[in-house]
This record gives sequence, C-alpha cells and structure tokens, in this order.
Amino acid sequence: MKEENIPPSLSPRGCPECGSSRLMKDYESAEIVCMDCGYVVVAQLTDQGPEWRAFDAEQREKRARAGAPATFTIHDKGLSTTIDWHDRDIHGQRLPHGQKAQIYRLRKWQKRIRVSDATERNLAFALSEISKIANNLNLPKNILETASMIYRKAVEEGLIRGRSIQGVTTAAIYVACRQCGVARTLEDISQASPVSKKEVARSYRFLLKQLDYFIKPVKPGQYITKFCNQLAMQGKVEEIAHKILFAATELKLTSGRGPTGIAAAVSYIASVLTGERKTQREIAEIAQITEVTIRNRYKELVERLQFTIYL
DNA sequence: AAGACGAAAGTGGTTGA
DNA sequence: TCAACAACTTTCGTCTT
Repeated sequence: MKEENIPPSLSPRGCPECGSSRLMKDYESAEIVCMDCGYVVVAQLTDQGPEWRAFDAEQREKRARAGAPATFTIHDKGLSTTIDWHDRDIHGQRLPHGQKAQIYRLRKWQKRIRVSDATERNLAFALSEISKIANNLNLPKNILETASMIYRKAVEEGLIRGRSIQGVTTAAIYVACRQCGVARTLEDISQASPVSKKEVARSYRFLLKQLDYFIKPVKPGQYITKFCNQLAMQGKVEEIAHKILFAATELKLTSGRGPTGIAAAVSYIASVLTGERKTQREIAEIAQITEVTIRNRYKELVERLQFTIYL
C-alpha cells in the first residue's frame, strides 16, 4: 500500500463521507480509500504505471518496451516491421538451413509489402528526397519532420498530380524553413536540390495557396545571425548589428526592402564600428546580393541614424 | 592596387486594369 | 494579357586609402 497525491479528477473534494482530504491510493485492491473513516472513494482504479518494477535506471531502460517514436520522415511513419539480415535466432544461434531460406522469403515479401501501391511509392521516394536535401543543407531534424508532414498533407489533398515530386519536396522544405524561422533563402535551397529557383518558387506559392498556410515575411534579424556566423565575427558585432536593425525598424527604414540587403548592410556597419572590418564584397558574397545593394541600404541608414551611440 | 562610391541601363517578378 | 512599377543587379568609370 502506498500513499500518493490523487489526481483531482478522481477525488473531487476529499472524502464524500467525512470530508477528510486524507485519501490513499491502494493499488493492491484497486481502490482509493479515506484514511479517516475507511470510505472507498473510487473502486476499480486503473494503475497507469508499468506492470513491472525497476530499481535503477538501467533496469528501467531494459524493461521498457516502447520503441522509437513515430516519425513523419519514413513513409509508414517507421511503424512497420523490419526483418534483419543476421540469420540468427533470439539466442544468437545461427539458423538451420531450411529456416534460413524461409526467413529469406519472409524478408523479401516484407520489403515488397512495405511499399505497396503507387501512392506509397511516391511518398517513399519523396521523403527520401527530402532527407537528402535537408542533409545537404545541414538542416535540423525538426525541419525534416515539418517538411515531411507538409508533403504528406500535399499528397493527401491530391496536389502532387501533374507536378514534379522534386519541385514539391524542395518547396516543402522551404515552407518548413520559413515556418520554423530558419534563415535559408530560396537560392540556398534550390542549390541543394536539382530544381531551379523559379520552379521552387512556383511550387512554394502553390503549396501556400492550396494548403492555406500563412507565413510571415522573413525578418532581417534572422539573417544577421547567419551572416555573422559565416563571416566568423564576434558576438559583439552581431549584438550591435541587431541594435542597429532595431533602430532602423523603428524609423521604418526596413519596410519594402529585401531582408538580406538590410541584414547585410547592418552587418557591414557593425563590422566597421567594431573595427572588425569586412569588405562589402565579402558580405555581399555571403548574403548573395551585390555590393551596390549593400551601399544603397548603408547610405539610407547612415543618413537617418547616429552610430556613435552604439559603441 | 584594392576597396568604396555612384550613375545609368537592364532584369525578373508583382500588380492592377 | 499587358503595361507600369519598385527593388535589385550589372557594368563601368572615378575617387580614396
């Protein structure tokens, strides 16, 4: 018998008989009992814990039977059975000859069944495609999951027919990046896939429209972090860049301008202010814009802001 | 000599009739 | 479907460090 705090759903206001709040959960008899008058508050209690006991972390690990979490990146969500290729039984002994052949046939059919019809094949191909691109770009796992989910949704709505799988997969990754606030340009993403930027943009707009997604425009701040990292600049530079951006936003100098251009100009100014000077060309190259654009933004900012305050 | 600056013409995509 | 449009790019000559 052990005493535990009772969830409120089970014991509304203590004991209905004597009003005492001292209740006890008794898993042996599956009841909640009042400790003062002995009234049985709840009978037929369900034990929500595991039926086994573990005395340390290792045992808990060993006895838990839940598997890997379901994932959207495998076409059957990772829930199907895989027969391994070791040809050994549960004790690690080699299988006798006859059974080996049987297991071989089972394995073959298991593989065939896993990807059964055309939709499944499409999905399996697309999801492996998404993984490839996400790996190319070193994207975090949540982007991969999100993109896979978006693609699934597109398949469910029948949006794939008549357009290329690769176009839609690449677009799905772009949508995922935008949703999760990961700063990647269309350019970045189309370079890591066999699809042209134009095609990705088209599929992207299509997905947004059909799936009713609303995505906020990218903020320049997201790119500042990226640029400063790629330029190997100190945290101080990034900090100042963000401050300048904040001031520029207040003065409405950022609206209607490309976010990469703003971020690049702000990073440039910050690099000059801190003495960790980078050339316009260096930054332009990383930001995938021209020096001229940096100069134009830079000029607008210098005209309206006073920079001495940031140092 | 490299980098910064700026003028002028060109480009690709969006918007609204 | 087409022209107008804004943002950005390309190109190139000049100035600055």
